[in-house]
Amino acid sequence: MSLEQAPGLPRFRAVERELTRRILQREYVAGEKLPSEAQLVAALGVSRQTVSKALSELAKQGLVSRNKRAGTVVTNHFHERFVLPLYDISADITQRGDIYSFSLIGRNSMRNADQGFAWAELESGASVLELELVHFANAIPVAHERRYINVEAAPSAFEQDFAQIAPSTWLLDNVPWSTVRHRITALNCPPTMAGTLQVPDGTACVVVERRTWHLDVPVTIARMTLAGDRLDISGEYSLATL
Amino acid sequence: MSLEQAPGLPRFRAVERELTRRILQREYVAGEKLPSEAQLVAALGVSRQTVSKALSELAKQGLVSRNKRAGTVVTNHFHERFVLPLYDISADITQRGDIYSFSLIGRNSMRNADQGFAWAELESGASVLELELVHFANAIPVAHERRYINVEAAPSAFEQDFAQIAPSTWLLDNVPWSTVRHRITALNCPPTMAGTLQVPDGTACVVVERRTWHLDVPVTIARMTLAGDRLDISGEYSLATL
DNA sequence: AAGTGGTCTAGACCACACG
DNA sequence: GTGTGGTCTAGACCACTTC
Repeated sequence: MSLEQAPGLPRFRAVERELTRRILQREYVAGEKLPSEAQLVAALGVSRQTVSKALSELAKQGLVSRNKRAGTVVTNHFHERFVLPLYDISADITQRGDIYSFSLIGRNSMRNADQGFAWAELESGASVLELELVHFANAIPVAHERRYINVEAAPSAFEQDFAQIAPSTWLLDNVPWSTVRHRITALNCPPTMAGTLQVPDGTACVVVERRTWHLDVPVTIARMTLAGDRLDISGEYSLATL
Repeated sequence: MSLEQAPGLPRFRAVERELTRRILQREYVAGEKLPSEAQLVAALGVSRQTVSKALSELAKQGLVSRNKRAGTVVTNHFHERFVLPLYDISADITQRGDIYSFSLIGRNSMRNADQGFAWAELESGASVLELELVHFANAIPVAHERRYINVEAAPSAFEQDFAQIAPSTWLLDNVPWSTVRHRITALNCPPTMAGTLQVPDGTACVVVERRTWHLDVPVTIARMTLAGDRLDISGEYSLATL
């Protein structure tokens, strides 16, 4: 019932680890009540704040659910909270040890709701900058990006040529935002894009669409098409190490 | 410089909100130092713990980076931490107001590394239970699932017929785990599966593969193929409301 | 009514990193 | 050296929920 204290490990982490261990090893099973904070304080010899911080951490991970009077209860469906890291293509490529580059292949000033494109959250006729890019890993095309920028939200975008700095990078450094929404779908690669990406027509590709707002003002839409099996999205999640 | 105190809003949330507001509205710009904890304590009239909790929260969101001696600095690339909610098909379908159901269409006891399937992390010859399912929304097939279960990690899986309880649900309730890894790819739907899912051959489908471990013991692999445009994966992330 | 978690404070010691 | 964040403690008040 004592606390294993590794050097350099904060006490609340030690508490968290101990409780995680007990849950994973089924000393506490789903639906069962954990000891109350007061009991843990007495049993582990730490302050209530320390216990509380550890328990809150477990609750944030979804391992337990905390309820007044009823106490802290072991959950049995904490997977619902799991998350995948957001896809960042240049970081991903660089991290794999490949050389990242990109090329701007299209640039177009337009008005919203023209040319077959309509940005629902933006009023018709609003000034929109459309960009088209290809991303490379070791000079091999791995993704196609079509991006729309709300010029009102980022006026200086007009002055950028996006030859050296990728739009995603530039936007990040120059335009604030507060909300982002993602959608992942699959697409049979149409002929033009297939040529650009150098894959056969109809190849199944993952499409990641990202829409960004700043305080209710739409900022940008990026639609990223990943070239078949040359790229994928992956992520790992682990509970506290035992 | 004072703190707007809404009723029922914890102070550390108020601090967090105030600092988020300043960052989003560029009162502090990327790279700039925030006031130190001590300064915020004096300026806002709250204790250091409260300020610290708020700042830690911002750091967890990636809005700021905290460094000893150098202080707390506004980040300009907090998007890297963004996450998508993990895909849970039955919850997703139910949440949309559709009726979820599933059907077990295949069951097979096998040995690892037989029949063209090899589970790299598991030794050859280990006993594996293979299941094949279809998931429906309003009786329309929306996903195909192929699942492998390491029988050693879940011996009682043999006794389950998985007619009423979906394998994912059963595993969740009966087998502990500590690590999960995901991979999202796209696939041109092969003929057999296309028939099952009632989509044309070659339709681009999103594939979500999920591998689960418990303390270094592989538990299960689930490969979920989403039927073309009938399902997608989406998620939203917002910073603290202003 | 009483147990439980949620929050807050004041004060303290420490490790770290920059000057 | 010294400012900074990281952590810990003891004690307190409160709101909520179930007993």
